[in-house]
Amino acid sequence: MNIEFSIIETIRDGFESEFGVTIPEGEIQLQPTRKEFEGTYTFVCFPYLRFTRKSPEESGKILGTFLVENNSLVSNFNTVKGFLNLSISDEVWSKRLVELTQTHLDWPEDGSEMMVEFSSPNTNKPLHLGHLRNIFLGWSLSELLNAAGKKVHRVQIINDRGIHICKSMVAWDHFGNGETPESTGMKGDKFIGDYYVKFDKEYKKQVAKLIESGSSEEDAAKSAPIMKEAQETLLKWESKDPEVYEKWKTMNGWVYKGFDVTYRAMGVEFDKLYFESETYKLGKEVVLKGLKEGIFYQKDDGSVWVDLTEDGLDEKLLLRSDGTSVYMTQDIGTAILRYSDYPNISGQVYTVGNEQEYHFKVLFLILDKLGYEWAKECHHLSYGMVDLPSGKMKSREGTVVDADDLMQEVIDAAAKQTAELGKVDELDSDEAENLYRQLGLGALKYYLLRVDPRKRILFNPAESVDLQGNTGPFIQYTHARINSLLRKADQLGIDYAVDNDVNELTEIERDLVYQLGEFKNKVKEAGEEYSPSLMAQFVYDLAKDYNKLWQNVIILKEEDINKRNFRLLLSFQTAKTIARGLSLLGIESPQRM
RNA sequence: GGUCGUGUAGCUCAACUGGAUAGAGCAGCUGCCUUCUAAGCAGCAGGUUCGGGGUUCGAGUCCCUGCACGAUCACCA
Repeated sequence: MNIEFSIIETIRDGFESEFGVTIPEGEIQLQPTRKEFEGTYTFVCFPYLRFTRKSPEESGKILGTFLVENNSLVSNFNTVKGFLNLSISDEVWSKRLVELTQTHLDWPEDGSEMMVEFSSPNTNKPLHLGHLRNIFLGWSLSELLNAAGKKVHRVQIINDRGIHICKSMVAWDHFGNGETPESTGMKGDKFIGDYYVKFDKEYKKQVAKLIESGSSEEDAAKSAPIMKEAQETLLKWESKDPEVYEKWKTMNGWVYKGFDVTYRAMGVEFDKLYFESETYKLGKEVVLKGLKEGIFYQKDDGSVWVDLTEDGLDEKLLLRSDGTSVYMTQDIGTAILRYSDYPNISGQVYTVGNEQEYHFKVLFLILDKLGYEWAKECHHLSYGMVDLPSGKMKSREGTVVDADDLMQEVIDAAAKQTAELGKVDELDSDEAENLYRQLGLGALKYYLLRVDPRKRILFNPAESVDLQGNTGPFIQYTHARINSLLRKADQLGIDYAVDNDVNELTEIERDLVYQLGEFKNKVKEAGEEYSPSLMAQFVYDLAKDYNKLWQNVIILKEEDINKRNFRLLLSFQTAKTIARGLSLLGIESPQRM
């Protein structure tokens, strides 16, 4: 039963029979009635006055009368100025609820496939707060697309080659004394990150010394021995020097192990990893082929470029004069490789910060010029930076918020606040630990996802662990609360999953059934708009409205059995919808808290 | 300077793609736990939607213009 569709059809019939005009399908739209008026759906008459040739008020009345007479779903109407507000009968809402409980919350599989890339770290340092927004966004979008009926391939491209990892390698040679993550008990990514910092320190020291002994700043920067060593290491790597290559493999392996721990803590996993060390060569081949075909051009020094001035962009370098690849070259290769790995995907999404908007605009344009039909299916999910109250995160100033640390802090904060509220009674320690984890991560994820991706986030540590108001734990709490109620109903042996004869609902009950029915649309919309924040907003509104019901009516102890059962069923469906909505954000729903 | 994005309550964010009196949370104030979990609910207060023009029955939303903030325009990634 699609109430909205049914009403729209009847409105079209109404125009036909009352005014003799045919309104094309899809032109008529309904909107939710504002709270202060009676009704659920509102039809705005103004745009159609040229057909009705009557006042807005009168047009509404004619259509309203027609609807009540010709559509059994519509029980009543009122018109305010040109707004026709339609009420749906309570029997319909009651049936609608039963129908919802019997319908799957996800869309059926439509056979299409999508690829979503997210995270995509460098291998020289641990993940930080910025990655968290990226990862939560990418994961949530994957879940949303999946719930919308698509098969989703979650991937990341790992920037495992380049000067950055060479720096860590050189520093390890000098200062490592053969120590390893195992021997030190450190997480692999942290271990490597430390050597990256050690490199930088030593480098600065050497530069300072050179300047002191008379070098210019520029010369010093270039000729510092440790930097030269790093560059030599990179060259050795590119020529597959066995010793360097082995060391590179080992050290990257440490980093991946560390990342795995972090991803597991986040509740995130990937279907396939791409490594730049494996894709840059394909990119280079394609560029050389494009050069031959005249899509690109070569300068006197041998460097290869693409001219995008006709498209309103600049000229862009694709291969350096020494023939080595740049970032763009690798990304061309990666994209092509993905489509050959997964020929059935009908689109891919790159979850990458907005500082790279220009890069992706250029990338997609180049792929298009190379003749790849699927170039127009590529989408850059661009998001704003996460800034701290003190300003931007800067590794040099040590203001980078580490992902592991932050997750732990947020879990600790949840534990502390739970204890303060005196809610730790019934749980054993394992259950309690798990609850704190669910709450802490729920708070953090919701905090980062509720904002429109395009907007930058001012990260407020205190707010991110808040459990009250517009937060993840508030929504989780509503879910836990409902489950407590349903457990009691079960204990009493109440079977509420029946078609109850209810003919008198409160405003909030009608509103909740309406909202529950909107869930699937919201899933689709959030996926199409690449915006988990829409789902975050939806579950929050739902939880908020349910609490209104909870606080204002009696449910389990209601004497009218039909009413009681309807409310229990409504509670059941709300809990189910909240849990699914939260899971689409990557957030777990505790059974009790 | 060019391009893209953002600008809404003291603060953090919404606003169903042009609809009715712009909504939530936090912070502040007032009430409500011997009825199912008060991590809650009810209420008060808080707005020139950055400024200025325009389009129309109607503009936070669309167009023009100015301002502020951010990103970007590398033989970096």
